Amino acid sequence: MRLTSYALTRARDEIFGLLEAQGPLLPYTAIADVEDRTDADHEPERPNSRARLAIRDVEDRADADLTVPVFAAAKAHGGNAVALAEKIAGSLDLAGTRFASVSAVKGYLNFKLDQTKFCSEVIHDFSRDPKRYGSCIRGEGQTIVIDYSSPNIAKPFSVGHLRSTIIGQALHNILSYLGYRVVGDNHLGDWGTQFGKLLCAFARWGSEDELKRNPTAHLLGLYVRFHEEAKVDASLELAARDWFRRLETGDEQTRSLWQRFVKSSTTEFGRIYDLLGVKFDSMRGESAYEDRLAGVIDRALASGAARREKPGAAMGTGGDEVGPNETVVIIPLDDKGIDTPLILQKSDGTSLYATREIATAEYRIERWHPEKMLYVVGKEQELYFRQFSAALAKLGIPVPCIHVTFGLVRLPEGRMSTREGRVVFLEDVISEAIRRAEAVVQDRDLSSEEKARISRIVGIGAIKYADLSQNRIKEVVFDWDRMLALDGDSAPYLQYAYTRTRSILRKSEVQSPKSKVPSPSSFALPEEIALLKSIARFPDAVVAAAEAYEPHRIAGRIYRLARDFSSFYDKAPVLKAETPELRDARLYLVEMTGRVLATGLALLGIEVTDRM
RNA sequence: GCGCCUGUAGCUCAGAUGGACAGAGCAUCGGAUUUCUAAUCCGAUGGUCGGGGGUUCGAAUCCCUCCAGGCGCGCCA
Repeated sequence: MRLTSYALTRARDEIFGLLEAQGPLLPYTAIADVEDRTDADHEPERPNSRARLAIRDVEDRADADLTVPVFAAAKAHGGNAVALAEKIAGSLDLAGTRFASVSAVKGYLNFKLDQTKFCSEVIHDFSRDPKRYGSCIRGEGQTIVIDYSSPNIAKPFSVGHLRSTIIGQALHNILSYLGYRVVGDNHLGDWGTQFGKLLCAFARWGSEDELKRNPTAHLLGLYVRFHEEAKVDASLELAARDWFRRLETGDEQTRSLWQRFVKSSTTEFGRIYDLLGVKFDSMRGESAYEDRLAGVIDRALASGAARREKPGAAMGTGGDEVGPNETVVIIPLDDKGIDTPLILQKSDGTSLYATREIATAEYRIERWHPEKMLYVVGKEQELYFRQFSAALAKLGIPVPCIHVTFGLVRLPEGRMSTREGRVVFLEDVISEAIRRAEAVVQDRDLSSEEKARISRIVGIGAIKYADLSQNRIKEVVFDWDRMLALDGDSAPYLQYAYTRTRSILRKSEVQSPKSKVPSPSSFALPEEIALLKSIARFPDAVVAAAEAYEPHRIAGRIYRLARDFSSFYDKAPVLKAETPELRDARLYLVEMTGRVLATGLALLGIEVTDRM
């Protein structure tokens, strides 16, 4: 595979080569000897051994840029690591390499890069294609479908929907940057029993006027009321099921009412997506797969993957609504180590989420032929996705489905609950974020349009970054101040660093037309070198984020970059550098920093602005 | 009851494939602006990495166990 390579990767390769040339007494061989014994594979040895040879990037250490611990090798030879490291360090010839020195320290081989060569490499990597620095072609020729956002449109868009939406969008951006063809599919929840509830509630308590005037609030009110009344009137649940049955069997009046619910919600969601800058390549409701459902069930039964059986437990609340002849269709999964079967058809003949999800997967495969499908869906559905994956396998659908999970957003007082009206609306959060950003930008010497634009970019950036900068697996307790922080480790901090780069470059253009590729030997300050190293580490972060489906790896990397830049900014005058050469060199550094910050933020779906 | 996830500084979090003294932000305290935007920078205080065992030359990271919190467990999505 042709991979775009970057300075640090090449440096690791060179260390590997140096050690390999030393002969058999070396770490990589030793590690391979020790660990390959259990492996039956006879794959090419080099990549294998190489993967096991830890060549680590070292941060914040004066005596090393890259290090190789030789403990495992020493052990394999019955020797001692300190002595082995010294022996190797003494016999390595670094002439002509990109390393200035190697030293043995307590069992580690510490390599120092030749600063000038390293700077020159990083600059070269960057100047090759400044706008695409950090990209590569590892995904070329492969398609990935990402299912993200996928809100339930019977309910208002709450902060709970935010995570799937922005994590999914970030993954879309990141994977695209690595050359994959990515299809973002918003699988709108516009079908199912919940709509039965809504239709039922509207028939009883709904108002045409309200639906026109304030659709979301009205629907939410009906939804909440339904659940309140259902607590004392058990027949409501059954009525709702019947409404859904009428919907699914094509009752015309029911359909047209449902149509209006859907329309009013999607209009509103569209507005939020615009605000957030979130885009999809495909946006289809669950209802779009309706005509495939019967086929899914038939084929599942025909293949033997599924079977009909008597319902195990009575549905609803009464207990005897299930007629003696009624059956459910299930896919048993005990053979896959999952006790609970997946139900494809209810005893009243209607479909379930899973049925529609299988139909959706089939559609996606037919239409886009993906190598894999990602589902950015909350952790509470983990069991369901294990069932779903296992079911697809039994149905002979070979495309892997990866559940990209994330933790729930909770309120300090507990779980959010639409049906109890305990939700925080995303739109309120966005408004508040923008309001707080406005307060800061208020006394800037900028036009009011400019201030409004900046506030929007900063406020929304803060919301997104608060989420994307932490591990998605952890649950989040919603907190206004935390989500909307404008200082410290936050989007505005990164955006601000970016504006500083723009400001310098803007002013420099008055005096000289553009920054030239500098002579790397100009750099001497530790802050300059630290900044270059920070830039050099960016490409690895993008790959790590893509491999683990974890955008926060990029967030962490560019936050470090912004900090390194801020320190540099404080210590190293650019426009008033001591010599013109130094000025040009620093200008280029500023240019690189700004670009990488903007690129990293863009991958997270966060915009930048020239002034703040 | 069973299964999955989480537990790192007062608070919120980084620490991928085990590696050299566990790092940030916020908060607190003290400094920095005739110089490219102070939404900034520099410094200080602050940690039995939930507890206990184990594996290893080496464990926040792997294994066991206990504790705490969250989520889930056939006709909701």
